Amino acid sequence: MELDKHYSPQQVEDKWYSYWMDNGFFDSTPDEREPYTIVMPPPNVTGVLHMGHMLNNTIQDVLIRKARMEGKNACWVPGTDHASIATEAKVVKMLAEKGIKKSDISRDEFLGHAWEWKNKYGGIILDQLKKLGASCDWKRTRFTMEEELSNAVIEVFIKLYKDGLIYRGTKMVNWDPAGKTTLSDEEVIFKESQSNLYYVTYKFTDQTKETFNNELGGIQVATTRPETIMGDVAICVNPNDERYKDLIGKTVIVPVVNRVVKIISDDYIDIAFGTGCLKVTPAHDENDYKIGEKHNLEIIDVLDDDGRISERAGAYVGMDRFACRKQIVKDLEEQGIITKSEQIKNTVGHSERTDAVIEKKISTQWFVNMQAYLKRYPQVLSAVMNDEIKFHPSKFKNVYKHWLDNIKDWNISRQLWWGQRIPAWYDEKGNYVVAKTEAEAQKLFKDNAFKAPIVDNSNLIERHENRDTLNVQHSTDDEHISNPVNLTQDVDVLDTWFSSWLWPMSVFDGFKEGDKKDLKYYYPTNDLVTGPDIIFFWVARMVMAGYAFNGQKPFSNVYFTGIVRDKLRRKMSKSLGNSPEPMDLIAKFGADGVRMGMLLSSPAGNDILYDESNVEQGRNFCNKIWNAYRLIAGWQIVNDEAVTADIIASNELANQWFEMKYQIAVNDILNAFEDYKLSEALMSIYKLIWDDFCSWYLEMVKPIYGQPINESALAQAKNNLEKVLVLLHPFMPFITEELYHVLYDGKPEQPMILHAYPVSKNNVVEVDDRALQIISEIRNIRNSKGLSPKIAFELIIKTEQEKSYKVWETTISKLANVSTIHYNITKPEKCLTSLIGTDEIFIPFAEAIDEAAEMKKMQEELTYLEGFLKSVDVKLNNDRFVSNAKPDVIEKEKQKRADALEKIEKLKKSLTQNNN
RNA sequence: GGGGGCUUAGCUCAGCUGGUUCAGAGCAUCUGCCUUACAAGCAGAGGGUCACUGGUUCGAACCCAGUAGCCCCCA
Repeated sequence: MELDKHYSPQQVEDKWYSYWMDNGFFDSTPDEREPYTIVMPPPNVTGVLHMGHMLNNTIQDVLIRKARMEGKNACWVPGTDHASIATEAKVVKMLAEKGIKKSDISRDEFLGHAWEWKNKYGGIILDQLKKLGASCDWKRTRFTMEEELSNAVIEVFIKLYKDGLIYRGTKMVNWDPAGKTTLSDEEVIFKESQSNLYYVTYKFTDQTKETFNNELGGIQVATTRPETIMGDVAICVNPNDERYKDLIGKTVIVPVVNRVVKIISDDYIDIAFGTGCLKVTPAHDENDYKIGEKHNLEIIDVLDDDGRISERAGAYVGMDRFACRKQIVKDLEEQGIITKSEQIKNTVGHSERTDAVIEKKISTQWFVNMQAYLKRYPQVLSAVMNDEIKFHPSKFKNVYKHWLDNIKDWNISRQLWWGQRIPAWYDEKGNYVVAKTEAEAQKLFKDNAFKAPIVDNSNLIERHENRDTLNVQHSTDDEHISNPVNLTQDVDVLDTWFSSWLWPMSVFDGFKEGDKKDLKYYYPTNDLVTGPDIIFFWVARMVMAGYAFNGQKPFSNVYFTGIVRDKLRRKMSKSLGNSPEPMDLIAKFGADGVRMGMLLSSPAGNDILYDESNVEQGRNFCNKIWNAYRLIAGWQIVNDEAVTADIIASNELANQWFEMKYQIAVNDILNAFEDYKLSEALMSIYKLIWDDFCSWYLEMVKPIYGQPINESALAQAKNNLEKVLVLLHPFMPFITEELYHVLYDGKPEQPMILHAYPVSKNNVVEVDDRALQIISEIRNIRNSKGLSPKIAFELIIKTEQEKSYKVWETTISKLANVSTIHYNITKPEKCLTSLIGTDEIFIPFAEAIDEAAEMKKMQEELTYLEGFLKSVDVKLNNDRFVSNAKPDVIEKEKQKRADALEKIEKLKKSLTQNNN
């Protein structure tokens, strides 16, 4: 059968994926073997595969396939995340396109649409992973919002509440006016931006001469947020600021609303920033809020849910916050109240999901008390610091520690519908309990085990339309309710990460009643592969959950991938159009090629600069292997008796030589795996296959054109191909499975996916291969002299180690086109010379000899060697070196000296001979 | 503002506790080859003051200090 010159992945990949699936090779159930477990970071349920997923899942697949081949019970659990805010935003958008407003439909109707959407698009991303070759146990596919997993979330909420680690409270939170929900601190992305700093004058109420110390008739405040002026309740200066000392206690008029406020003082104020005066707006700034608390100031929230100016502002009502900013600036400039502005750089918080500018707001929400949590579970920090949980690369340990050291309470309630609804129940007065069901809640109320309503001192109107159903009356009295009638469940849902942090346990039914067989077997998992961008969102929180709910770490190793960027180091993004479509790439280059392309340039923790040339390299590599097979498959076979003893011996030697190279590579590869340096492991395999196997070994055993190969050599060649395919399989599963099958006529002992992975060996059998340098040297000579490889050379070797070369004669003749080889005969008058180590070779080929050039070459080498000898001598003559350096270092230096001396002597001899 | 990291060949990166002729790899480049497995290939070659300055040491890409530039995280 004639095989195509080029490998076609398209014809092969689907076939083998189905084969693996049909035979259940990806499936795992607990047994007596050692488990090896990875849980996939669940992608957003409605997401599509991007290059980041490709990299991340390729790495996981490499790890899981290797473990499977090592005989472990490998289990890779896939799944998707309900991604509360992202999915809800998508569904809202989809409904809007149909002309349906979220506010016009009920919660249940909305959720109906959302589930429909999820069922329609939810599986796409996982199907795409199959094209990549991901060997997940698909039977275990989970979804963070399925019933079991949602139950787990509720259980955990209740437990933490009972333990006093979850509380309801009124605090300053992050508000996303586009998503109309609060966000945790981690969901706020700070971006540097150019902002205008406006200088606003607040006129003194008392316009007498003593106060009137400038022509403005007031105090000047610098602010980037003039639209919040209506919420100003004080002006604050530093008590040590000489400029304003006398003004403390005086009153000024807030522009626009003409409110009279005091000038107060606080150490917090930075004298150097702006004018040194701060307008205090406790409703919209963390620090202002603190000052407000300290000085007992009123809180006036001037913004609505969607970022418009609220009724309470008393002016510009209904105007968008940014439009209002422009308008106020314009109006106040006209009034001479804003007299100047300047450009400054500051950082502005944006929503991770909607990219809207975040507003700080006072709100009553649910929180996890992180300080208390970490106090109760100190292993969260210590396990990472003492490498019980290992980070790769380890530099992320510092990042992790720094975050934990500065951790704040975690706001877990979201004003959304898509997610796990908070299991808190309120009576008509706002008293509340936390319970799994309404019945349990009723019982708690009956037992008077409820908490009094949170008194919201922010004077905020409850502003979420979906909150209206609550009809909460804030009251401070302690009146007990003995017969609650109407209980209402909290309308908010929990932060998505409040479910994802349970993932490694919940996918193994860790919160389900029963024997917990799977959890006991698979948990803690082995490796987690994820991006450093979710180290806080997810990695840290899984560690927290692990210790709190199971008393164990969730995983032993965390492999942080980098971010996939284009070759100009820009992030991949739709708007830039610099992100290739993964499915197109696979169609064009094959999954194996793409996998290799992604892995070649991505050491752990480093960003990977995607360039199509990497993927091309992957494809080319497939082709190279394919052709190696094609060569072997095309040979005619004869009995060993039918070929000469020389050929048998030569092939045997080639096999031993390759065995040595192979074993060295295996050791390197396993070491690289040990350190999670997958790109290094792959590079070692690449070089083993391309250089050692194809360029050397196959060329050594390849029969002369038209000649057959002896059967033992063929068997060895096939075996060697098998060995390198095995090494490669975790990285390039499809082509290796394909070739392994065709290599053994479709009937290999077992499929490649289950083939045993090699182990390292301490004693690698050395094969003396110095003779191979002759081949390179002769090729080099031909190249530099412009001599065709078709011209056969005679070769003279001057050596005391004749045997080292003799065994390789057949190979040297074949690969360097040498006709005859002589040893230690008198050097002919005109010949090319070279040093191989301390041995010399001569090629009598008079026509090509440029004597002057030969002399020059030798002279240059001699000069170098003499310089080298000198530097070695300096070391060896230095008493301090001899007395301080380790003995083996000194020994090596002595050896270098001896070698150099020998070479110099030989060169000198050649030079004088040539001169004669 | 606080913390972490980086700077080695044209590009992307290795280089362990200082010591092998230690300055490496892949890609790219250049030269010669359509040599009967592969031109998606073969055989070769040329590229670097290891950011800069100083120190420690018999010996520094590696340790220390400072300088410059870049990146990330946090507030």
